[in-house]
Amino acid sequence: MLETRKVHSHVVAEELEEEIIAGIIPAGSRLDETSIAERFGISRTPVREALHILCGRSLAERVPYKGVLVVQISAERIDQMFEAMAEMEATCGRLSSQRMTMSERAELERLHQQMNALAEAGDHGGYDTANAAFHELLFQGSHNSDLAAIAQALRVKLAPFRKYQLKDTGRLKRSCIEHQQIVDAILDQDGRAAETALRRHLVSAAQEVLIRRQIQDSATSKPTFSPA
Amino acid sequence: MLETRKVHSHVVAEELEEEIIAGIIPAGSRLDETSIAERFGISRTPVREALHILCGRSLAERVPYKGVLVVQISAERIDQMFEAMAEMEATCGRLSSQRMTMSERAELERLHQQMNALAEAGDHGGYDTANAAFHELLFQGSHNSDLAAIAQALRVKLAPFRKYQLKDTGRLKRSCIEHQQIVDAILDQDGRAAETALRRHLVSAAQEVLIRRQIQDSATSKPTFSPA
DNA sequence: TGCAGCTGCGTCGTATACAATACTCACAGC
DNA sequence: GCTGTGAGTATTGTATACGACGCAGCTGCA
Repeated sequence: MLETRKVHSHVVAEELEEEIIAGIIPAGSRLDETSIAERFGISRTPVREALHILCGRSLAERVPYKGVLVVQISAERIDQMFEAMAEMEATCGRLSSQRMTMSERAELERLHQQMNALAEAGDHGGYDTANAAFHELLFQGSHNSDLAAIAQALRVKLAPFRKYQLKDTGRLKRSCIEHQQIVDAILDQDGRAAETALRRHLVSAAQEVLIRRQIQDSATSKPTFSPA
Repeated sequence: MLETRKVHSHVVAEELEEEIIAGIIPAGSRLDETSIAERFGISRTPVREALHILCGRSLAERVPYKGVLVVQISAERIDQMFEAMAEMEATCGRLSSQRMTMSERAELERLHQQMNALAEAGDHGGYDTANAAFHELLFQGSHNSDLAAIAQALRVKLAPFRKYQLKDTGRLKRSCIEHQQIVDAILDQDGRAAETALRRHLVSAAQEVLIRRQIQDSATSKPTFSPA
């Protein structure tokens, strides 16, 4: 995580990534090199680099002589992504329960307790940040950089859809209860329990997001983005 | 899988990828834009695009104002990749056992029988090709495109190391026996058995490759590539 | 002798110009 | 009225030039 901010292409890539994740740039839309270049006040060259970076992160796809398209993700696909995420987290959790160092376990519990407090306070922003750290620690705890990287990449890809999550205290409380089971399983070195707890945790999160999306979709009655 | 061969950057990216996978370009070495451009008789621009593609596939890393380095993959890292592969295949296998359509199951068994014949004939090339199809079918059978894509990508990344596999009939026979258990479990819709069989199958394959590598490494006594 | 700063060189990052390709739309022929 | 073909336009891919940065080696001073 070196600071490489001075490089235009990275700045543009991060900015665009955030906008895609935030939904400001809708899925399926085309990323026009010229207009992006004009918007950032730079030439097309660094923009092209940025677009390549996005493609590398599977947030967009490049079609030769046609352009770069923000990946189109159907509701069914989101469902699949959550399932994949659940499986990855379950696997990482099982391995973590067996392999985490004492300091990692301590950090996990510390984070969990901090999140309990944040949930109690109703601090959604703080909670979500801590939550990201919680799950990343879980990935790292597997002590398998490939699994961790895959899980993290999936989490990023799912980020755009998490924003549909409810902003009520109930969600945080439920999340905390589920996290408790996860933490317990890991501290007890019970791989199977960790796996089960994580799978349930992700399934419930997915359900929430998917249901939320259905509500929003039917409300705005979005006519399935104009093809091309 | 559209043909995009006419684009220089893709041609260069594929060529470089093959050379990295084949070990012609050693891990840790720097990919100089100018020399690569000269070698292919093109300008630096498409070379840069190619290098971005390689970075996107995690085959290289870019350091601003310093260059692109071919990722260093240690023996420990290979071990981790095999473990990740095992977990992915186990997961896909479990899902496949529950979700495969009748035609998919039929195709799986057909492939397996064909591979038995190839193993009997000692046709390593044919066997490895069929084997790739076998495992890809397993991924597809999970009916989760994300899991399938992740598993497939991992398989590609591991490809460089499979070439160390022994070329004896014993390996094919052992593989067939293990495949038999996988096929049985899936046809019986026994998720747990499929998971277990696949994990064992991958672990044994990994062991073989890793042992093989140790032999080769000690023979050539490679002095852990010069750092930067 | 040792080191701090400078300088020159190599490489990367960016800007701009040009070539190649795909899409649009109008028009001719049926 | 419909379809196929063609030129025109817009956008991407590539080449080249130039500025920015990192590094190595040298010089000058303490």
